[in-house]
Amino acid sequence: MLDIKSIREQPDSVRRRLATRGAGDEAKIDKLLKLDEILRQWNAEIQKLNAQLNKTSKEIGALMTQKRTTEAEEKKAEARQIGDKIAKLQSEKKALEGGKEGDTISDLFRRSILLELPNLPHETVPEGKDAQDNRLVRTWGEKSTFSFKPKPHIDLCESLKLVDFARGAKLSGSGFLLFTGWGARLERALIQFLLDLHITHHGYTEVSPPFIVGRHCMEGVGQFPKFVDQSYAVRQGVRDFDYDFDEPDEEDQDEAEAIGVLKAQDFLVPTAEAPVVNIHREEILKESQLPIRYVAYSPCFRAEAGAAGVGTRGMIRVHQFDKVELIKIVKPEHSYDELEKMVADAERVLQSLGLHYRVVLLCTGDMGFASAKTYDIEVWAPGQGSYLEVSSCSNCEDFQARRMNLRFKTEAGENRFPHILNGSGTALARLFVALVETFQQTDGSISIPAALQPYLKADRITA
RNA sequence: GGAAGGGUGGCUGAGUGGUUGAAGGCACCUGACUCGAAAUCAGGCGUAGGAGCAAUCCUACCGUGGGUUCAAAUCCCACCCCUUCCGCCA
Repeated sequence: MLDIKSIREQPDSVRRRLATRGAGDEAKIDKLLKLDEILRQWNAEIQKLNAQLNKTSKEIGALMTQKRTTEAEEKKAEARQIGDKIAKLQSEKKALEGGKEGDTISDLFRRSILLELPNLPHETVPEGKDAQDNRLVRTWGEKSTFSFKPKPHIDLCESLKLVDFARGAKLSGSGFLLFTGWGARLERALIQFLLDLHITHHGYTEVSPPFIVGRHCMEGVGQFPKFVDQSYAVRQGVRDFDYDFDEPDEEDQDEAEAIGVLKAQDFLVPTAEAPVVNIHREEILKESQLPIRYVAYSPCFRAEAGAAGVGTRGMIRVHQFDKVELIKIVKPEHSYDELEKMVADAERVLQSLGLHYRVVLLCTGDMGFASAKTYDIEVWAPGQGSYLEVSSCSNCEDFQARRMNLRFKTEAGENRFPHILNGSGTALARLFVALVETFQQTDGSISIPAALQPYLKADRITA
């Protein structure tokens, strides 16, 4: 969430920076400022009346204790008039906004616009429209060479029986993976390897969060309200479940409500960032507690609505994948140093495994909603003949902290919003792909990098 | 899911509908005493928004949201959470 004060003070600068994202959000600023203006007027007026009312009420109290009831009654009539005025102003305020019953203007105000505005890009972020304009920062290693034509992971997974794509789809639909045998073991070994690496070498504290979070958490990290359609909603204890779902009719809406989808307050995590960043929501941390560094494994659930048909084969775009996530909560003045370190931490994963990769600085148009600056790490997958994004490290500055009202108290006693960073360290599925494709042998087996061997308890996967 | 109890400031713990933003205690900060410290004494000590150069003043907040009232931490309704017991269950 952006700071309404700075929008008020420098609307042009905010507009300009939002415009670089290319989503047209800068157009909302005028409406926002107008609302802000109105809100402040109403509040000032209502506040004044409240002061009058409070004063009168106290006078009535004093009169009552002195048993001067006649005078008290007169005052009451006076107070009632003030009360009427306040009620009138409040209902006008609601009407003005077309607000629903129970909404205050500030709720609406906050929800409707501020929550929808993305973060402002940092000055060092290149302006651009899409991935084409991202800037290559560095590469590590080289594309591996083969004496044969490297196979895509799908073929390798099938011949080595690492993943049963058909049965995964049978269970849960396309985009869900059934790991089998060495595939399952490799997946598990990778998770363990990643966690250990970050815990023992990079100073992160492991947390293991719930995989279902409330909507407030999704809102806190900036996932909602914009990406509601990308999430999986869940609801416990569904009653009166209607099984006749294959016959959509005009009652679809009712049916959806019956199973609780429309009213869902709980969601499968799209990333461990959702629960972990929210760990300290609504807290005031001590300055001495910072920086906080967490590492967490979680499965990630993504509806990928609208992406049907795009790279749906194989493991590159799936509805559920594993990920080890890095989270940092730091003092504002350190956040960009911490971002560089976080990228290095994620890079170390690929270096230890001997995988060729490149680091890309995302341009303004390609960055995520909450981020002020993002580096992507893309690993080389020879069977695909392309780079796959396995990590995205972002500094969200105070954007998320504002949304979840997370602050820290400085030595001087001032409350400030910390900066929050998140980065994949790294996403599995795609790492799995790069690994099997990179280390495939002439005989169709996969050799395992030394760093991973203790975890897999094998140096080679064969059919 | 059923029953009972409970949610008040950093913690603890009071609070007959009317100077209660909230007693008391602990912790913390400042000052006095002391060579210094402890003990003791005096004072201070929540968050957010608004007005003002400033001292300061105003408003909101006692789980959340409604309601009753001139006035709500206090009364009413709904919901959430916690604890204990029961049921169910990995």
